[in-house]
Amino acid sequence: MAKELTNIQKRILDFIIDKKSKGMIPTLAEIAEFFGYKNRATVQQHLQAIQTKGYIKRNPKLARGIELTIEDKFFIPRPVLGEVAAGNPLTIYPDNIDTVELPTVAHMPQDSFLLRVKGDSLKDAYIFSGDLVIVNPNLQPADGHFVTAILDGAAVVKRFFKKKDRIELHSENQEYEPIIIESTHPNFKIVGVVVGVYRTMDKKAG
Amino acid sequence: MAKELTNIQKRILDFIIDKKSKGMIPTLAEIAEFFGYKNRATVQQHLQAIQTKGYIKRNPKLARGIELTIEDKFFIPRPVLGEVAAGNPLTIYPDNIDTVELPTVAHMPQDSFLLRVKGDSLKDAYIFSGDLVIVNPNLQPADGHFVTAILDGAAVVKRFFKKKDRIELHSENQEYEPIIIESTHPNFKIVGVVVGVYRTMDKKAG
DNA sequence: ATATTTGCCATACATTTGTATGGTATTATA
DNA sequence: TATAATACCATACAAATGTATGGCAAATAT
Repeated sequence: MAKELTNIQKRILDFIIDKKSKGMIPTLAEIAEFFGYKNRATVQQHLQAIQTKGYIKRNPKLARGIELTIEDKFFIPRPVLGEVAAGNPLTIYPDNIDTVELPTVAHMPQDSFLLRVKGDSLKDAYIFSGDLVIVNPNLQPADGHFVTAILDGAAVVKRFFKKKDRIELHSENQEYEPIIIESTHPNFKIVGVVVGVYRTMDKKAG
Repeated sequence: MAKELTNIQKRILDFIIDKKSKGMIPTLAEIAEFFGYKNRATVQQHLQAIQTKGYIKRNPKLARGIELTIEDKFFIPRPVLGEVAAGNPLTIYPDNIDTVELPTVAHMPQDSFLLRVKGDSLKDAYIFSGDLVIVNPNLQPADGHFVTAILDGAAVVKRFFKKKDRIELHSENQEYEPIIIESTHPNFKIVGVVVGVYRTMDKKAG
């Protein structure tokens, strides 16, 4: 079966998938430029490795001739790390609670993870119970971004606003009061920024 | 505004769109081959004409560097359900029969594809403007499924219900009456079943 | 009748692109 | 310690690709 990719190979594959989802498979030169390589040959070698491991197929001599073989799967299994709610916070479990098949279009940036939403406190933000939120831990949140945060040991998803001396987490649902976090708050940590939402409509839609 | 394309230019544009929807913008050589041209220069001249008329934009020197400027006019890349639409992409110009506008976005493997939703007529189904719905044309819709259909030349996304002698398309939004399609209806085709919804939160979330 | 547009061809050329080979440094692995 | 495997570089080259120029025939407009 397909062998494990190294870290760099994985990043290159992700880059290709990302570019493809945006319209075009990149050329070796474009990949090289993105990763700072001074040479296309480096990319060529990585691609060869990725191909040997079975993740892509290449059309010799053809410009942008990389095919994604994993595409036949259409969905890439990704771990779901926990459940979050806005109103009544839930815990993020250290191990996966679940695995979902994520379409290749739903791009997962490096180190991102999935959380399944429970409850309807985010419904005014168009996020519903059962939806999966994609969380990127490497982004700095800006005002208005949805963030995942840990507050007193529980995880929440809320809108982020930074004030002079404090951080405010707003719920879209008007019934909930904003949470005010003073800069001295001991038990508060931003986990990451919500960059996407994915929902399947397997059963009864809606 | 954009001038009228000649017949050949239109066919070339369609070919490009079709290829793009299947994954890759073609090269001049590929276009030439398809149309039986012995020369890429012929294609180049056509492309230049098409560009002048405003339908594409080109990235000089770049392989497969054709951009579609008309992208907001959606093209559903597949011949629909059984009937062979001649391989040419079906161009849909939705009159405002409904508030759903369906630009094609990306290529989805395994014959599935994405449609970007515009308008809020689906909001009661938790699908919002800007969301991407993933459509699988190979599934048989069951009652209650969301389907994409073409009705009198316009694309709609609605809930599917099959009755004895007719098909009903329900909008989640109560303000809209269900659409009844008698089995004899000439201008109706099911494009596929909506299997997922995906939303990025790049810009301002929510 | 003349000019213009359209549709095609041939040739030519500079980049772009994929590919091959050989080399160096670092990190596993046996 | 010896041996791979990984990750990168430089150079080189053939094919692919986009582009430019000039020419020809048929249809269309003036």
